[in-house]
Amino acid sequence: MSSSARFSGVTIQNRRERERAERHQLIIDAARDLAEAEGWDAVTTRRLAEKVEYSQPVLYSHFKGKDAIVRAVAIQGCGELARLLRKARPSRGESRLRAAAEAYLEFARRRPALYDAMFVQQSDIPWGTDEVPQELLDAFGELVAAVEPVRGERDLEALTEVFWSSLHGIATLMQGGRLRPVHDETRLDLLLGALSLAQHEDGL
Amino acid sequence: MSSSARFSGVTIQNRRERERAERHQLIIDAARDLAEAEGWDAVTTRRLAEKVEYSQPVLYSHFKGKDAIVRAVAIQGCGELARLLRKARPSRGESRLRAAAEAYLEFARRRPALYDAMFVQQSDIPWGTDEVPQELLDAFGELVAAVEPVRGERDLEALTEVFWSSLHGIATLMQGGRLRPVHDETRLDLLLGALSLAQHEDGL
DNA sequence: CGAGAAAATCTAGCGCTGCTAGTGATGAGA
DNA sequence: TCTCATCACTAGCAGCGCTAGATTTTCTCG
Repeated sequence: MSSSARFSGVTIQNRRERERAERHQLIIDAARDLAEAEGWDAVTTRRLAEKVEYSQPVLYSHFKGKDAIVRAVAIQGCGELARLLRKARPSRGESRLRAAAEAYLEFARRRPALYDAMFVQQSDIPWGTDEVPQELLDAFGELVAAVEPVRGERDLEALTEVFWSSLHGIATLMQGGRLRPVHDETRLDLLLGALSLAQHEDGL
Repeated sequence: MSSSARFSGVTIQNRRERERAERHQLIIDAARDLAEAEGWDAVTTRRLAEKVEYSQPVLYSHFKGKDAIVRAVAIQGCGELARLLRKARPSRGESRLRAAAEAYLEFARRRPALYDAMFVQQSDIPWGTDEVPQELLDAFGELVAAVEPVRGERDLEALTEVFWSSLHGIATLMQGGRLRPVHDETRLDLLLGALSLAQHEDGL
């Protein structure tokens, strides 16, 4: 009796938790889709609620506020970027560094809103050493792996930060239309050359 | 008579235009100050109007909207950055590239809100070849001048874009707390080294 | 099966935002 | 001094993030 009751209670709770988790993800997906389609300005709690076919307060039973939703989108975006970078293997004659750079920039170009949430909009994601989401570490780890072959004697982590910063700068300035499209190719060539040549120097 | 009347009318018009111009600048300054003190979120048309001691609609008789005010702040910020870069002369044993990089990063660090308006927030400032504000050209010109000594055989404009992008990436990622402060020095050393070493290579 | 408890969801509204239409005061010119 | 244009204001709109309280739905148990 009590056992059956408890069992029944547990399964119902399980179903509820499952449905809750599904809706949680539904909200994240809807926010990301809406942002990618019309920009983050269009992502209002009202429109988002309408899109998931619930009323506004439901959003707040899942997330502390709009910022938390954006943060969730950003973190999942980091996971996606990490996956893309891991998949980006250099084709013949291409350096791993270049493959990673091109994958990174293509991600930023094809998902500008997602990229914005991840690296442009300020958020209270803990980037300091404590409690960094795993997705972030994964993405950065992929960059580290791409930089490693050209590190030479240089500090690997700092060099990766330079690589990342350069890519990030290029991505955001391009997105804002602040760089000349004419130089797109040359720019990347120069960056990769600069970062790699130092190794030649070391090797001599 | 008619001449005196016309004369009087002209001076009155002059005074009005002068007062208008002063108030125009007053609004820009107030917006910049408020943004630097409390961030752009705190810059609302109401607070801004209160600060300049006029009612809201006055703002709209000077600017098309809030975006236009931010844009005006951004453009003047570019002028300031250009001035700072021009003033940044390398100390003994320091490359001009390093002097420019340090001046740029210090500007971004000390005036984060201003920097944001200039290079982070998307605006419809025409960065394409047509009608770019002179302040922008000046600032970029200073960067070009700093890069020139290390260009080697490389495309000067593209190389400057790489330099700028890297600085911009470092500035924004630092501001967002996404880079480790431990590497601040090393990071810049690595970047400058990478951009300069290629010249050595060319020189060999 | 039906009553009561519990949980989930909605309606309505607060104070804020950027922005503007229409009103009233101020000062120049005849 | 009177007229009129210019200027700046008050008041208000629609939409924002967010939340308190009412309401509906769902589950438990006699």
